[in-house]
Amino acid sequence: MSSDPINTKSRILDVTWNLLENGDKTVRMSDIAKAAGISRQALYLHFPNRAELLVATTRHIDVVKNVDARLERSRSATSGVERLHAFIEGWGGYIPQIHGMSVALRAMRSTDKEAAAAWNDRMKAVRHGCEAAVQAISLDGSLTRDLTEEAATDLLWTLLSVENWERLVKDCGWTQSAYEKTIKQTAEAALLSQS
Amino acid sequence: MSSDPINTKSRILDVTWNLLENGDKTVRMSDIAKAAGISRQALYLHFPNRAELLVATTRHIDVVKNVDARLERSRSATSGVERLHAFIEGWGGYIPQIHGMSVALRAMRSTDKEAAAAWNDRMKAVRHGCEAAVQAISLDGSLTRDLTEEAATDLLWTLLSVENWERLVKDCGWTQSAYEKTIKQTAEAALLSQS
DNA sequence: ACCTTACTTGACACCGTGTAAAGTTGACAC
DNA sequence: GTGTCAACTTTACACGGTGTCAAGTAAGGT
Repeated sequence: MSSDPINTKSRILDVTWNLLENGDKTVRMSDIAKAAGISRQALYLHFPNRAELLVATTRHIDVVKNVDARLERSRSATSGVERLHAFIEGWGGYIPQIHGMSVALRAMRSTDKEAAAAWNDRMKAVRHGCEAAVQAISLDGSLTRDLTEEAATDLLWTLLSVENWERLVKDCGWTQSAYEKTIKQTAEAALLSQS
Repeated sequence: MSSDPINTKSRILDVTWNLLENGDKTVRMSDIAKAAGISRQALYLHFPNRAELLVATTRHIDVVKNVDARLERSRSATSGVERLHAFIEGWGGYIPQIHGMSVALRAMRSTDKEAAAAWNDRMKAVRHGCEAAVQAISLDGSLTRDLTEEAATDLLWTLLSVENWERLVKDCGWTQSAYEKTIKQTAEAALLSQS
C-alpha cells in the first residue's frame, strides 16, 4: 500500500471531527479507525493515544476554521462595548463548531491529565479575550463599580462558557442568534454601569 | 455476622457521599466498599449498579440536608425580587454540598442513561424554582420586556448551573458569598426592567 | 438442629485502551 | 528483478473497572 501518511493523518483528523460533531454516541478509537478506513492499530501509528488524537483534532479544527482570525476581529473595535459584541459573536459563533469536540475532551478530563490540560489551555485563551473586552470597557469608563476588572473578566468568561451555550441552545432549544443576542444583553447588563 | 442491613445501606450512602465530596480522585466501587468496610460484591447486594448507588446517594443527601425546605423557603417571599434572592441563596448555597456528587453523576451521563435521567430530573426541579421566581417577578410587572417568561427562566436556570458555580468558586477562587452576591446582581440586571 | 439473612472469597465475562510481534504490499533505488 | 523502506494488516494479549455467578460462612431467631 504505502499510502501517503500526511493524507492518512489529516483524514483521521477530519473523520474524528466529523464523528464528534455528527455522531450521537461516544466515539471510540475503533469507530474512528473504521470511519478512516484503517485498522484500529494503525491509529496508534499516527497518534500515541486517544487524548493526543483529540487534542490534535482541536488544533486541526482551529486551523481549518481560522479561530485566531475570528477572535482577533474584535481587536479592531473602537469602543469597549463594540469589542464585547465582536468577541461574543466571534467566540459564541465558534462554539457550535467545536461542541462535539468539547464534550469528548471534557469527558476525558477526569481520567486524563493531558486532556484536562488541553481543555484548560483552550479556556485560558477565551479568558484572555474576555479580559481584553473588559479592559476596553474599563478604559471607556463604563465598567460597573460593582466589579473589579478581574471579577468582571471571571463573570464574562463564565457567561460565555460552552456549558452555558449547551444549556441554552441544546437543552432549551434557543437559536444561535437568540443565544448571541441574549448573552450580549446579559453581559452588558452585568458589566456596564447604568448611565 | 448478619449485621443490620439498614445500617449497612445508610453507611454505604454516607461513605459514598463523603468520598465524593472529600475524595480527590475518581471514586470506584471498590473504594466505596473499602470505606464502608464490606466487600465490593456486598455493594451489589444493596445497589444493582454504580448509577443507582449514586442516585440513591443524591436522594440521601437531599433528605439529610433537607433540600425541599431550603428551596421552599423562597415561597414565603412577598416580592418577586425577594423570591429571586431567596432562591439564589437556597439553591446556590446547596451547590457546594452536592458538588462532588454532581461531578460524578455528570461524568456518567455520557455512558449511563439512568445517570443522565437522574441528573436531568434534578435540574428540572431547579428549573421549576427558577420558573416560580420569574413568574413572581413578572407578576410584579418588573420583568424586562426583552425576555419572555420562558426565556427568562432559561436564562436564570443557566446562570444558576452547577457548572457556573464550579467555574467561579472552584476555578476563579471566588468565595461563596461573592458568588451569591454577584449572581444576584447579574440575575437582577438581566431579568428586571430598568425602572 | 435448622433456616434465613447478611455477608465473604474467588473466579470470570465484557468493554475499551494501549502494547507487541510478525506478516503483507506498494513504491522507489540501483 | 532484487532489495529495502514505509505504511499498513492481523492476531494476540495485558490492564483496569464494572458487573455476574457460585459456593461457603457466621450470627440470630424459632
